Amino acid sequence: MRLHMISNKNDMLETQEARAILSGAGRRTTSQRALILDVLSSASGHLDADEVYRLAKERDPRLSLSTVYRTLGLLKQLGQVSEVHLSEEHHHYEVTPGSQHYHLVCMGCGRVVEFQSALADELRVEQERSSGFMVSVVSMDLKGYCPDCQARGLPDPGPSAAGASEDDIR
Amino acid sequence: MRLHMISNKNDMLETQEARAILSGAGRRTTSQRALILDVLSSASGHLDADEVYRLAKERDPRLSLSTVYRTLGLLKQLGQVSEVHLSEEHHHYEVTPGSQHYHLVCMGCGRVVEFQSALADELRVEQERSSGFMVSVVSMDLKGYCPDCQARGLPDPGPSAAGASEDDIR
DNA sequence: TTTACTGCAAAGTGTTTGCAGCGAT
DNA sequence: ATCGCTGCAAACACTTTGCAGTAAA
Repeated sequence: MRLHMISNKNDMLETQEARAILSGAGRRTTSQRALILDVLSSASGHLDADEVYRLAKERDPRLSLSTVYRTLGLLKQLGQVSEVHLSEEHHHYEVTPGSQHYHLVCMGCGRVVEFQSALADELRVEQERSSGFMVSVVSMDLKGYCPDCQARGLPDPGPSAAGASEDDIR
Repeated sequence: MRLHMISNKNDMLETQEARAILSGAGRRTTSQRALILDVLSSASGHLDADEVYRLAKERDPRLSLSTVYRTLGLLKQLGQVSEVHLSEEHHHYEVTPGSQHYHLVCMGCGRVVEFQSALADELRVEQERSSGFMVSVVSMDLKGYCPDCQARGLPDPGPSAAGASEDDIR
């Protein structure tokens, strides 16, 4: 039930949710924060700061990128969003998931699929035992090719004998 | 009385190793590349570009940071080094390990411990079956506190009720 | 000799920050 | 009426790139 318009009721709702989160922490509930929070929770996947900015700006053209960064930082601090370190590049954000989950990333089309697995917990426990660490955050990313990209013919891997001829390090 | 210069025998060795890697790929074996390769393989852990630069510059003061980046890119392309995405921040590099391994990162002191686990493979297989992905890269980072930092008293976790009073988002 | 590679400086990303005005409380 | 938050522009950290000279092959 995504809305096309900039307007009213829906915004009221966002604002309520935002208020619940922010005022409890002694922070002010601003339209920008409510908007960004809504963009994040409406998004199916993970967004980077610029995507949040562009999506939010469609609804409030006066929004600035610094506010996006500041809000992302605040929400992260409040535990409402999590930074995801997919492959390389810059940061991605997602609303903090209720339960631990991990990512399957397609190197062909960029699709990201989330998954859960009991093995992840086993692994955490195993490592806590053997290392003495107290582990609080587990991140796991499996990278490869999704069924679609496999079907459409994938680039054959092989790190070494790269058929690199020219200066293709750019 | 002189000698802050690039020395001798040891360099010969580095150069041999570097040559084996580079000339096979049709790339030139330069002293800079040999040096950077040596710095990386001598390093116990993971280095970021600037650390590589500083360490290498001690041995060849004329080395430039861009060469470090270019070489890191080349070696990565040749499969000799891997980019590691520890927590946040910038990139880290390590010589590509012979066998898959993962990281335990201490959020207190920054120490990084590598580990391996059969569970990781199980998990990969499990996910390949259920998702249809063909997984080629698995990265796992467990973050927490190492025994030492636990002993020395750790900051109590808890994302929500953060006792944040001022603007500590900086 | 050829031309890939290097150093330098300048340009690019992504992200952060100082400041004055604005708006939530 | 406060003073936390915003927009703007300038500053930053990290990485990439154009160019002319240098050195590996």
